[in-house]
Amino acid sequence: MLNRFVKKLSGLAVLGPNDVSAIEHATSRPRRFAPRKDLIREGDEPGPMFVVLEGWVCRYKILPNGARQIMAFLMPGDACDLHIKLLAEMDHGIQTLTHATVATISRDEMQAMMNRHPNIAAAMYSAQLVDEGIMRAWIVSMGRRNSIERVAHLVCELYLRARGIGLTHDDEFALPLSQLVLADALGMTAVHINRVLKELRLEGAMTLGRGSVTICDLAKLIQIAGFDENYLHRRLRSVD
Amino acid sequence: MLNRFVKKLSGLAVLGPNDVSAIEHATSRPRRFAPRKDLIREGDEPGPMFVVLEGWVCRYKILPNGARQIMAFLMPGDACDLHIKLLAEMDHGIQTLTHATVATISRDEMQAMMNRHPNIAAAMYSAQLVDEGIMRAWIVSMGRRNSIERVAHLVCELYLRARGIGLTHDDEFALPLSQLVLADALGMTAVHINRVLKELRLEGAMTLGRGSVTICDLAKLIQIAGFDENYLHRRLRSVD
DNA sequence: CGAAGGGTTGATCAATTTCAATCGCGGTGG
DNA sequence: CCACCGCGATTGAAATTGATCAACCCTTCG
Repeated sequence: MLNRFVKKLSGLAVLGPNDVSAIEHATSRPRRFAPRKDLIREGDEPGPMFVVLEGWVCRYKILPNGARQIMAFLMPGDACDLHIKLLAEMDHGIQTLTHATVATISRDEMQAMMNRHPNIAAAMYSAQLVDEGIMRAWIVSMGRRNSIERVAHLVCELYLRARGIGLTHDDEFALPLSQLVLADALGMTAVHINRVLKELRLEGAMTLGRGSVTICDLAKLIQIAGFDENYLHRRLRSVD
Repeated sequence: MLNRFVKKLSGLAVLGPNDVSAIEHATSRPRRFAPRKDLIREGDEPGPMFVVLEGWVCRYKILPNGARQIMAFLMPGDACDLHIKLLAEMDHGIQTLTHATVATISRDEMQAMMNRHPNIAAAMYSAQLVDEGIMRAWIVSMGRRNSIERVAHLVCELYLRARGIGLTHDDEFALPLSQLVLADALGMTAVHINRVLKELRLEGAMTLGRGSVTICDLAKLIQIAGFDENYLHRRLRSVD
């Protein structure tokens, strides 16, 4: 079974065999979770770093009025914040969206690995910068894109991220998220997401159904979204 | 003249006299900028790290349709991303909003300082985590708060951040930003911001005028915003 | 078979944008 | 010193987007 964490970090820095086996060793005892299970909750004391190996996970926050906002999707290969242990308590929760297998790496273990493997350290820092770029892109989307642009932009992002870790088949990839989950990520209503998806389908840009997305016309989707992949910093991956 | 970068980092980790003088030395040759000057533009190759010593600066992005979204405000003491040099090019611009004095620290110099001063390194990592928390809070605001809540939340955030570096006077602090700038940060229209500010004034929560904010009723402002200061991780500052 | 959750659609409502004008004030040139 | 200029603030009215409310359908699952 391919280790997606290795796959992802390989895309961010040049890793040698020693680096790879160190990563594989560190993630060799993952745990399996059912959907909707909190890995950590808002207010908890931060624990080890999580690395998603399979399935989908999200960062989220529940507001006093009960509304949920999802702030990030973690797909296989993604890890949560490096230095998280420095904080006294979590300011948001992390929850599985599907069945997921997740490895944990203690801060000490991670620190030791980064000390012994500078390439891994560089990859982790780059990953963090990309994650920040993604957060900024979400802010831009929520602030200045309308609903159809927002949906299109998110799908572009997820498609490229999935492709980067080898999870796409041609123009299709698994997106096992309900419309309610997408709505909570995009700051919209599930009802409205539904109408937007219909519009994108009628436009011939993409279709979402039964847990997977088909990109019918990537150029059109990109144009609708005003998508510029620059922020995913794939150029880093030119070392492939 | 107080060095706000020292002030800020002191709030995030325990710094000794050596640490402080290292920071002061690194920021001893700042440059002065007029308002609306780009420190770096989207697409540029990343250069040294910027540290804002005086004035206001923002991260921003311009969309194809010409709309601007501000993704972060940097106030005195704030620095831009640590590992930025790892990226091939900037995915956003950084621009002054007011007259500002900004120091630059090269990646090598920063790295050397963090190696020699672990406390500084810890403070920098904490600062980064707080910045990420702020970004997540912005996503939550844009996604799930209405306009009055959004404005109130931003003012709460800026007030506490300003207080943390000693820039408040009782219930007042300088906020030399036009309503258009606030609008571009909050994903709203300047016209609508204006109406919301009027509402907040009539509610007796706060007033904004002539470049400064007066918090009339902090409890009410917090209640309107649904503000929870947890995400600013001030607990770290208990070492004061 | 029945219940539950997710998806789909229509009708209406509310928040926010857009468009258009006016106001006020600091700075500038005459 | 004063008229003029221009940007930012302010207000009103109309237009638009997206939310809300309410059904209904379909599939899955116990």
